[in-house]
Amino acid sequence: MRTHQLVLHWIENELSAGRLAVGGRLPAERSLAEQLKVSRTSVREAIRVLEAMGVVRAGVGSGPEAGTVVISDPATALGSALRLHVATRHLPVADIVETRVLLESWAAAKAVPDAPVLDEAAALVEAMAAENLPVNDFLALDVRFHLALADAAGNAVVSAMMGSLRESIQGYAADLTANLPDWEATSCRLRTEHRDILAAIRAGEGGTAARLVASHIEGFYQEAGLAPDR
Amino acid sequence: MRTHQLVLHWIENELSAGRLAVGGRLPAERSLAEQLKVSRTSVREAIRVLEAMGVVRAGVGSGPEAGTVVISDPATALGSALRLHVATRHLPVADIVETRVLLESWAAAKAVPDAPVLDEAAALVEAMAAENLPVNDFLALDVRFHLALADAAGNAVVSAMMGSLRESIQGYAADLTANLPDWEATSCRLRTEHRDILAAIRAGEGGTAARLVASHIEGFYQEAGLAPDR
DNA sequence: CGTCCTCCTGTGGTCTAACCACACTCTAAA
DNA sequence: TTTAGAGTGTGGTTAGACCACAGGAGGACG
Repeated sequence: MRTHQLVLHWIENELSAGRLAVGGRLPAERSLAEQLKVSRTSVREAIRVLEAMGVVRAGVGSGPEAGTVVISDPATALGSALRLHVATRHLPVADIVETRVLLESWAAAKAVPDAPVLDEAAALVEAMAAENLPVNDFLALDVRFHLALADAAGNAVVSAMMGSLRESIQGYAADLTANLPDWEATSCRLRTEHRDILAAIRAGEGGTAARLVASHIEGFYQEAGLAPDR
Repeated sequence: MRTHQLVLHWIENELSAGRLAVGGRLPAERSLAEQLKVSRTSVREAIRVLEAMGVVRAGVGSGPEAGTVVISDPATALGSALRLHVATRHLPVADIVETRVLLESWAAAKAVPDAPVLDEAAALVEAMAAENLPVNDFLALDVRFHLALADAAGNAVVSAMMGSLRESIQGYAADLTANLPDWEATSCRLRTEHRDILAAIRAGEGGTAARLVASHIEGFYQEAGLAPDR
């Protein structure tokens, strides 16, 4: 077993045992190295891994924002991993779209109609109606809208998975908009569909919302044409 | 921007540009450090992160197995991340079960009846019928069976996500079996259900298979009782 | 007495230089 | 021809040093 993995296991044990919890702080790198009888380098490698997984956040200086503290941010963690794997071309974009449809239509069907995140989703819909909104800003708001819908179902794992798809989604969406014949018309249609989806969820018509979401996502993907590779 | 992130971005660019591909090798750590004008320490931190994400594999010595080569193993990558987040108690087990039902019933409905992985699934079912099989071995085979079903749908992202749930599933399953009144009876029932699921998929009855999978997973979870915490 | 400024301390971030274990490859001896 | 050994290049690990940063403790000053 490599040294940094020893550190990783130690930290995982502390988490499982409850001696470390979200909001808590890891011992300082130098203390931890001394305590585990390893070099500071190995401790740092382990912390880098945990940071990449969204389990800790490292901050310099002193005070409440400093030091290495335990957080819980599964989405961005899985996100960068997925983005890299898409870069290796071993995760086809079509599969990502299919997974989106699966997760989001389920979330739409299960969403509780009075979830607070739906207010946020509504605000995003309005923001997307702004005049002269750059395409990339529109897409960023669009992704946030869909993430809000996923959150409304109240399943942390599904939310994390949707969040992990975020960067990949925005990447392929930006590529696809270049193929659209008429962005104005498309964006207008997308806005209308967003409103319909939101209305269906608020009305408690989960089945309708799920169908609308599925056709919304697939419609955009097919209108822009399937990307040749990537 | 921190130094090791510079290295990460460089590698990600090489991947996106196609100059690095799965099976290819990264430059040696010392060369890369010199080339990017950073220390070997920073290069190593970046490589540790990529390793944790399942993007590269590092091997000592020389020859074809040595050096840092690009791989694509999204499942184990996301797996350890999820396991750690479950350890922080920010991902409830109930949500994992719910996500399993979602992913697996979709996969069962979409599985192609003559997928080669189904042969593997059938072999796993037979292996689970062995006499005096320890509980943990049974559970390990069970997880592999379910992963094979997920693979049969042919969606790499869904497969990766199911794979990432693997460790968490095995963890909670092992906890839950302790609550079962009669393991022999339960395992016998599980085996029968496995056979029924497989038969439905092979017969092309996706809808039936999806329903069977959902009740199979939820039945076990409810029979063993909901875990108090964790 | 209150305010401001400076120094001190502890944190993560980075770098250098050295050594180790490993696995292959080449060379020279048997 | 075979085989034992040295050589080479890989990642793995360590020690020690220095940096930038942010807060806290204390004194200097109004």
